[in-house]
Amino acid sequence: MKKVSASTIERLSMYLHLLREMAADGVTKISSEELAAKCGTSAAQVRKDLSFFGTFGKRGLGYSVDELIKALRGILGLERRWRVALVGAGKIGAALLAYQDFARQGFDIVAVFDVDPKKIGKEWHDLTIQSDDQMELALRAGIDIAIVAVPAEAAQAVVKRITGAGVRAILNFAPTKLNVPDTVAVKTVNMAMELEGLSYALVNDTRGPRTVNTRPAASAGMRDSNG
Amino acid sequence: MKKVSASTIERLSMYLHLLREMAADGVTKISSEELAAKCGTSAAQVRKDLSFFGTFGKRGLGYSVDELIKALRGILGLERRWRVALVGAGKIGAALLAYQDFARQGFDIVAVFDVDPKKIGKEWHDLTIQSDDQMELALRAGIDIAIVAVPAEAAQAVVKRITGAGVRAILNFAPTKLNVPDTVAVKTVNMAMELEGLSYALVNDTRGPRTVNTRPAASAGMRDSNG
DNA sequence: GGCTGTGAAGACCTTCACAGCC
DNA sequence: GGCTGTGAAGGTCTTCACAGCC
Repeated sequence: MKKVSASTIERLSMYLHLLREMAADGVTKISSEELAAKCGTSAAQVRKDLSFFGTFGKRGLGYSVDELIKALRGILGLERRWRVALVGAGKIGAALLAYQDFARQGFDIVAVFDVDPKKIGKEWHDLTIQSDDQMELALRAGIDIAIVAVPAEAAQAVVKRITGAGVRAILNFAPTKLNVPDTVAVKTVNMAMELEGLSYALVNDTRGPRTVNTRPAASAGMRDSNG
Repeated sequence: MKKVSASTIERLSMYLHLLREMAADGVTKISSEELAAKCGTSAAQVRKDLSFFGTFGKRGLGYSVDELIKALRGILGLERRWRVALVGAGKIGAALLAYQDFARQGFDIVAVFDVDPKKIGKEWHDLTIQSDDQMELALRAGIDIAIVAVPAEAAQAVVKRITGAGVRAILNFAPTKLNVPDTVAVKTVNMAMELEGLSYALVNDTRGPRTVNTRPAASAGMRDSNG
């Protein structure tokens, strides 16, 4: 398990979601070819992605859906539940809390912080909004992942406090580049940037087979292929 | 202007955002080295990205901030405004409408659709929620981009109708893979997938310099570097 | 015969390094 | 001297193709 690309991890995540759907439909086995078709990637890619972590299939037979789900959950660290804190009790935070899929997948939002005195202390989606004064203390008390949903101007300062409190994973919704220590993992969701990518695709429409990926290199085939 | 990777486009978008901030601060010129430092990429990468589209700098002097902004806006197709429709008047849609940055960047959400009879006809963030029955007609009347914010189960059917109505760009928030014709560009924002990437980073923490990018290949340095 | 696992080949992306212009 | 623009080199990711097991 040396160096596995971010693209591979994204695809594993995608495989897992599809396998779960298939399991719910009663499917018990699948080939790399079938899984690839559903993901918009290639059979060789599926097998290569899995091969970084072990051997999960049977030659001539394919993969057991249940076993592969179990393996992927192990690889992605989803056999435990993660404690998540939401920083910023705005519209994006509300959307996230309403998006109950999170809890189902193993991510529990257990704390919410805001700087607005009018919000602090209020009940909000089954949680009490806490003052950001208490943030460091609460984060140290067992938060694994922080979701940053504050205005861009405030994001870097908030992130510094979050990493200072020992949190090593951040999901960032602020449209800004964050500087964090090497030991901290950051993923940014930037909707304006995605729209600009669509704008580019529209003005450069070649009207032929093409792929507009949301990601760089490994990007291809990850998010979606529109080919 | 042959084949430009998705990674390059993402970086151009990032350059543009940073340049706008600098322009607002009164900065008038910049070198590839400075821009790269702010984006977490390399000077050579900045110059190579720009070189696909022309020559915008002056040797020995660097780039004019204003001219580069203008050039990037042209490349990304941001010199015009885009008409956007939101499909699904739920929490995610509300967050998007509240996120006024969109309009500022050239994307105007001008229509909202939903299937819920209780919502149809209601005023909502300055828009009237329309029945999805009227969707095709409204989309044909000049919508460039559709934002899909419906449950995963409904997404593929909705997307088929959207593409059938001639829309060629989709921003998808449903956690599912979409099948669309080759002529349609799709970008998917999947928060569950991002969280799973963070989960993987946490369980594989090597405590050394590392980069967790959100994107595949080109991914590196795009979204954010956390090094 | 069917399908996986994997080294090798190929494609793509980034970095290097320097010629060329200011 | 400083910095861009770019061919060439280097690295990474994907695809190919086949050996190996069921």
